[in-house]
Amino acid sequence: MGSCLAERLAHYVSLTAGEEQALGQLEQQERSFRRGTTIRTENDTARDLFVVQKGWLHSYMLLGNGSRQIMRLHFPGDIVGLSNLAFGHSTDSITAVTDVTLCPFDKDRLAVLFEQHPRLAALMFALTVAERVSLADRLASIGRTSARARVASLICELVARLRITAGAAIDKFHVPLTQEEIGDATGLTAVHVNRMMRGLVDDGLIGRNGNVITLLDEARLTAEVNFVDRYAEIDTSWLPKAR
Amino acid sequence: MGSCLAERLAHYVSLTAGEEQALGQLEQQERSFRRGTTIRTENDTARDLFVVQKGWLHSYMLLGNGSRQIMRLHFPGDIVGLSNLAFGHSTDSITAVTDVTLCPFDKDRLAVLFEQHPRLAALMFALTVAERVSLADRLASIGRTSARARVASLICELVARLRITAGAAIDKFHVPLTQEEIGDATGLTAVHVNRMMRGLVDDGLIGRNGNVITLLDEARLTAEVNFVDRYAEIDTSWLPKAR
DNA sequence: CGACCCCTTGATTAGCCTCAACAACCGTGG
DNA sequence: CCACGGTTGTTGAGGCTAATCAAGGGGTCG
Repeated sequence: MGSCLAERLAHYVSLTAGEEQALGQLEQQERSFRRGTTIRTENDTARDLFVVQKGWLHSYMLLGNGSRQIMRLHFPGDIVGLSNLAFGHSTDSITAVTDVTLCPFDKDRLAVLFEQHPRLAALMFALTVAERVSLADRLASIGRTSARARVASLICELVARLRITAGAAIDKFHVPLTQEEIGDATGLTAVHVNRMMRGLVDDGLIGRNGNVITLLDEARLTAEVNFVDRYAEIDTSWLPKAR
Repeated sequence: MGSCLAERLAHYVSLTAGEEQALGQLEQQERSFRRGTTIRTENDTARDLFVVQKGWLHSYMLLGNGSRQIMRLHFPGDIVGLSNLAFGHSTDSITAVTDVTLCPFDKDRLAVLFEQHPRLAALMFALTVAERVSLADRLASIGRTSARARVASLICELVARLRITAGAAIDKFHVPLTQEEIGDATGLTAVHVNRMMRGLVDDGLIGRNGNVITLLDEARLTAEVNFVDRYAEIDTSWLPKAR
């Protein structure tokens, strides 16, 4: 079995033997954590990053007023903990939403990768830019749209991302998030999230059964949100040659 | 005169002659634009990025409901247009807030840089991560804090960033933004921005004279906001060796 | 079986938006 | 040099969205 990171990057380019081997070097280990475990807290000075192998996580910041802003949900294939790279420390906390398996690797290893495999470096650069754009989408959603649209938008984002890992156009999803977590991701209270979701159900846009959400009218749902799928494609045409 | 990009990166590491020359290659040209010019619009498929040499710009997204979310202000030394790298197109629009001078360079040149100068590639990667963290701060501010705190936070961010380019701890700034622009950056209406700024003035936190803002009580201002200066330092300890 | 967490719903409050009117300022053209 | 239109800033009044407060129900885990 290759490395988690290799699997991730292979989605975008076909890796050479040399690249695959280099990526394999990054991961001698994998670690599992139980649901609810906080893997990293703000200002941690750990030197390793993780590739998610199995499960969901979220990263968030805690504010002085006691509230929490969830920055991003992390799914299998995602790289988490990048802020430890750019700063000496973590800028957010990371908690396991479900039981998870992670592949840690030290940031010094990344330097080796940049030296020996420029194509992979450039690809990781592009992926980081893409993630920043995704954050920008969330910013626009929270800054400039109604509560209902924010919740709908989050659902659309989850659908788009889950379909990538699922590999099919499924329309029924298990979403292991509490309404409080959805609120912390969308800048709303749990109570108001509840009302908005009920609204979406009442209007026939989605169905809900426990934690399982069904898309009933995807066209109208995406129409309510100016949703753009950032996960479908990355431009790899400019990447340098593989080594 | 070296390249704009070289100047920017030299803030973090001392460049070798080879690196400096490689960066110089990126910029044969510089272009000027008048205040108000839109340099790039959403979905543009241009292939070049820019380094800001002089002036302010902002990047923003327009939403279906007619509103605008300003994602980021760009100052001299910043790189803009990165989304054209990761996707085939631009994900945001970029407009000149003041008269500006930019240094454009093609994204293919960046590939060469990744191949020949891994240290610079890694540094640019770290800077992109830092910018993402800065966006995350804004997300927390807009998602989870009051209107007053959002405006105060924007002022703190401007101060921190302007001091870097100014190179001194000045406490008086010309801010060429309209209140509508401040609103679009903070997710508020211009009217409410006006009231919040008046509140900050009335409470003696800031002074205002036309577009010039004076910090009167910086300690209390930063205390109201859980502000972290992300621009002070980048961890360069992990970077590969220079070539 | 009890404690706790999560969901749900109602009533009330508060923060921010909308609408509106006017003043100050700027660049432009006569 | 002044007149003018357009943009920006300022302030007030009222309305709506989402927060807060509160109470009860269901599920799960110890």
